[in-house]
Amino acid sequence: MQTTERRERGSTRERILDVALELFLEQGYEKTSLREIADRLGVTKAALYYHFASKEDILLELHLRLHALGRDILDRFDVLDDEEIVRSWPGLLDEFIDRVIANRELFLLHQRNQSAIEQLAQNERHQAENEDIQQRFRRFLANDGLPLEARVRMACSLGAIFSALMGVGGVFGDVPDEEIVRYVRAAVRDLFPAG
Amino acid sequence: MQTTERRERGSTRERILDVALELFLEQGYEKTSLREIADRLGVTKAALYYHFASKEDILLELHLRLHALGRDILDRFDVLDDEEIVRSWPGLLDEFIDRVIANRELFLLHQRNQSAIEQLAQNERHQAENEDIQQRFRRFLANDGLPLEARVRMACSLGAIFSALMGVGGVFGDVPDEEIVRYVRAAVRDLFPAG
DNA sequence: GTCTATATTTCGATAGAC
DNA sequence: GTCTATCGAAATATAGAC
Repeated sequence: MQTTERRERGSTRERILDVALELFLEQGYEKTSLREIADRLGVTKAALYYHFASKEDILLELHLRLHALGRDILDRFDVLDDEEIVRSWPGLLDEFIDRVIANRELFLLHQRNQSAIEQLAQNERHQAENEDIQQRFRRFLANDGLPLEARVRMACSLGAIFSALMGVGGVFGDVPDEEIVRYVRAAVRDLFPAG
Repeated sequence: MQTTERRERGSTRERILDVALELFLEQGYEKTSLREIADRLGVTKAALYYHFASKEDILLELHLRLHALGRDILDRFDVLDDEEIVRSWPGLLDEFIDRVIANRELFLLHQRNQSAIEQLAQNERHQAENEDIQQRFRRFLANDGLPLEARVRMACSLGAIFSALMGVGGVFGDVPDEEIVRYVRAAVRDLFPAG
């Protein structure tokens, strides 16, 4: 119970990120100007620059939150041998589905602004500490130790999850999310008959 | 064998579209300037405006080619009743896979520049004659006549195909495309056990 | 059809007062 | 921490000669 900065709930910095995420989803990153973000927030452009060094930094901050969601899942690969990875994959997918549902907007940001996000990786501190999660997964798919068929099906399963869950909330009509998630889990399970 | 304009092979207009597609994939639509397109083509910006009314028009032209690829497949839905759609879905997917492979770059353009392309739909002649293919598919997924599970699996199957085939050529290591396609077909088939 | 300008606009970013 | 004011750059698009 510190008196100051107990938690950054509702701090300006957080509100900037909220509004930015909102607008980046509506209009895309490039088409969203800092003026729009500031206007919707009721401040001026210059105020944004007190909290972030650049527009790219706002996107980077949002992207890093997505990173954090996937990092510990990917980290487990490093302690598993190839065969164990294949065996534990379906279980990992179940966790993954939960996170996609709980953080749909962050995943949507990544899906709908791929070009902008890829160029984050080239520039900045994004390199030093952060190996890009997508690159890491690509390297994983190129691993000769795993049977090609298994790798293809892994890629398929991720795409299937994204495709079915990203549009959740309207696309399938007026259906509770849980029902859709149940069907997605079943479908993905059929992609790994042995598991 | 007409003497003039026999076919627009290698016409400047076509070369502009080729270079634009190339750069839109490398850098994204927004980060690509008309100057870059003109430079790589060996002409000036002004020359581009002789062939296209705006930068958006270049993207629109590329997008319409993707449209044409999917339209006749979607058109067949209109003459099928709901049950027939479910039954013929796996066969349609097989055709679809062929088209994705044959036109990978156009699909990549759509995948990596979603925000830019969605805003095409709001503005222009894109509305009059063209109902957006994505909207059409969304309406399809909302159709109550089909069992929800079937619709979820349909969405999954498309995502699986995209995810596995878009990265083809490098992502899975040095493997011929045909082999990967074969595994994708098998995987997608497992999503529709009854079919 | 392509060129050399140039117009026009918008955006990201900074300086400095409060 | 937020403001006013402005800079400088870059982009789209146009005008008009060749």
